[in-house]
Amino acid sequence: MNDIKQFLRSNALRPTKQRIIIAGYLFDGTNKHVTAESLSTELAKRKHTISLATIYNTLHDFYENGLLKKLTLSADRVYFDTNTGDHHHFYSEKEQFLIDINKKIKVNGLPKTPKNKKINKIEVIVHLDK
Amino acid sequence: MNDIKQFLRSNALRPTKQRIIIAGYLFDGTNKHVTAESLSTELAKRKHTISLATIYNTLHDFYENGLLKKLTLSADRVYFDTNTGDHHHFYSEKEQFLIDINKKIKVNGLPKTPKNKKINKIEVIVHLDK
DNA sequence: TATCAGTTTAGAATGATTCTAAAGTGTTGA
DNA sequence: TCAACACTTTAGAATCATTCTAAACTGATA
Ligand SMILES: [Mn+2]
Ligand SMILES: [Mn+2]
Ligand SMILES: [Zn+2]
Ligand SMILES: [Zn+2]
Repeated sequence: MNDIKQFLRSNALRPTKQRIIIAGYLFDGTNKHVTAESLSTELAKRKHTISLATIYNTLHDFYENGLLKKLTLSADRVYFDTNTGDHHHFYSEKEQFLIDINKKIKVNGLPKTPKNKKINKIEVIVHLDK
Repeated sequence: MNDIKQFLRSNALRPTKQRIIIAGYLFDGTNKHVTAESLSTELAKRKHTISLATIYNTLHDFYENGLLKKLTLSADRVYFDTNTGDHHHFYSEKEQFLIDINKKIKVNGLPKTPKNKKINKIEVIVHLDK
């Protein structure tokens, strides 16, 4: 709890009640993929009611500070990922299935990068079926 | 034009005025990435006014018949791709930059597929910066 | 502890997409 | 040929994730 406060402070984020609760849930040591909605539901289970606006604000604040990654897998919800390392995903939209691929993946055969652009990141999504 | 009619019929799609116009634009031989909005704009330039509802309907009809692929690159719009072959993309959300990678790409080092699932497709998105 | 910038929140707004239901059209069998 | 009907188009309303607004609240600071 004081660790969480320190953690937030060290990221230039004022440790408010809401951020402490959210950070406590998100950064408990297990990697998580959440949406604003799913996070809200989890917090509600734990009897914490934080407005959706604050949940959105906080997810973005954390994202902007590099504490979360953002995943665009489906057109109608954004996932935030507590695993900020370089990794990829198995994903099934139909089954809401999303898990990390932490093994090193190598992508071979890329053509040269378009003129005046540089590669920011390579994302591999392995779409699964039943 | 009669080719387009035949083309639509051969895909179990009734060749309506609107579908003929849209197919004529989309399948002119050059690969395209469109959103409902961008397609509407292009058609308007050509003095064709087709309701947005029909544009959405038609894109989905074409997609369902395998004439288009769907790309989820950004959380707030869906791209449809006339290149239905196996390929990948260079993409920059900020710059609305999206181009095909038609070279064969190989992804090495994937862990084994989760139990009872099978790989439907592997998607590689190369995110670019300026 | 007063002050103030930063934060939370309810509720309104936004915007892409989907839905509804009524009017229009392509197909087809007689 | 053409009536009959299933399929299609469309305007406008609805949906829904997300963002915005602006007022109340609170952590930090001296
Ligand atoms: Mn949506
Ligand atoms: Mn949106
Ligand atoms: Zn992940
Ligand atoms: Zn493409």
